[in-house]
Amino acid sequence: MPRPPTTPVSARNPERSRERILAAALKEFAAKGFAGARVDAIARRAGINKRMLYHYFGDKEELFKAVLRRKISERRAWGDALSGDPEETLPFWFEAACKDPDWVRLFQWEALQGDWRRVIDEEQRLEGAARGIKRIRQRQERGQISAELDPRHVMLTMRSLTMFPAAFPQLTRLITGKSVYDPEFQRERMEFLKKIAMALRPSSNGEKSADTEKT
Amino acid sequence: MPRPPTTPVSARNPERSRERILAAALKEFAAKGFAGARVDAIARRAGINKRMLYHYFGDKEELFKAVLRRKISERRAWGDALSGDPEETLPFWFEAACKDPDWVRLFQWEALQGDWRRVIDEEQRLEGAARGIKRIRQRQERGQISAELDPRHVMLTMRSLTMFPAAFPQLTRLITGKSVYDPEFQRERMEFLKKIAMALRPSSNGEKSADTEKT
DNA sequence: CCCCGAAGTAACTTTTTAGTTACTTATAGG
DNA sequence: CCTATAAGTAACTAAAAAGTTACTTCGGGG
Repeated sequence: MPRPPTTPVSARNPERSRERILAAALKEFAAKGFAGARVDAIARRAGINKRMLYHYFGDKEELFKAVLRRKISERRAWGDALSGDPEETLPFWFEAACKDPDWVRLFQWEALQGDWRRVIDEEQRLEGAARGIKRIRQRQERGQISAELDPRHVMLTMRSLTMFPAAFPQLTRLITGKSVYDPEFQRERMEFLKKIAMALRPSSNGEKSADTEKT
Repeated sequence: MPRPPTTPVSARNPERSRERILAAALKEFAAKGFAGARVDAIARRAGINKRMLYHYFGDKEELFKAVLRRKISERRAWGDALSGDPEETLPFWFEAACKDPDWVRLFQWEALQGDWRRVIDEEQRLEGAARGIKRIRQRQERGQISAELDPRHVMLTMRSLTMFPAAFPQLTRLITGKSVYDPEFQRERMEFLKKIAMALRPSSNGEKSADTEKT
């Protein structure tokens, strides 16, 4: 029987090798960062020879970029499927952050190592952010989010609220006494986020009721 | 004239050496993290011989811990001087994060490298967090913060709101178009935080007005 | 069937880096 | 004044770790 022309199962298989390297690199980089990651460890984890890694990706840094690019584009697709409504967006991204710590960690490594004035995949990420902001603005027009709030800062705040616990697990534990990965913590947090989302809605009385003070 | 017994200016001066090493190490670790930091670079920056660094601190890891411990205790003092009132706390911590990026970055490195289930200075940090939560609870009793909200999550959220932009400068720029260190960004953010602080107050109508929907 | 380029391997080199050894020099207390 | 002890120096070592060299093995087109 002739083997199907696509994906010969064993023997030589460049596609598969690339894939295995990327998956292994994701794990290693997320765990140890660029400086801490070991090329040999990635190769071992991927079950391939280190030489092939250089064959496919050039060097360690290019490999890191490839990993980051992949994760970012994967997530962008998710983001675009969402409305800007905090009541939907906050729980969604919070759950995503808890379920995929590697993703949060990659961003963090990027923040710490990189020159953040010029970032990988700049254009596409800018567009993704712009689309997100536009969605928020639409919700403001429909009266679902307070129009008092700068939509860019609403966006930034939604990211903060959802990513922070997974990004700073030690602070989360010190403050709440629970692990970010504890389902009970996640339930509590979901509850809290729901209330925060409500607080972002236009207040029923005259919107800017700053002077309702006791004094 | 007899030299004053305290702090002989030049020649041998262990206090000064320790101090210089810690300062240099702070810079290096904040910039590159534990794995990326170079002991030789720290020594050079401190203007001392590498051997002395080992003399005073044992090894690289102990030095990192010493640096972290120092920064943490410095900040704890600030925190205890504050009331739990978001309108005061949010701007204060936000400004602190912007003015001292090294501090935020150290926390981030800690989050990424460390075993965050057992953290440096655990006890004192737990106590510091507990005091902060107590202050929030007091404000809730006085009706300044919505009693609906879990005070631990309010605390965690205040940390998120203030630290996130400095912790993820690349996301901040992609979303807002401005650098975290741009005074204009900081002004905007202060403005925004003020409004968020207001949104955390008990809503003037019946607190849980979840069903004020349009539909 | 054979041969050329891509896939794959093992062992090597070069550089970097944490940590040490083996010394010299200042200084305080007796 | 003298000596024990801590501060300080320079040059070294051993262990990674990134990246290479010099090969072998497949497998598809002529």
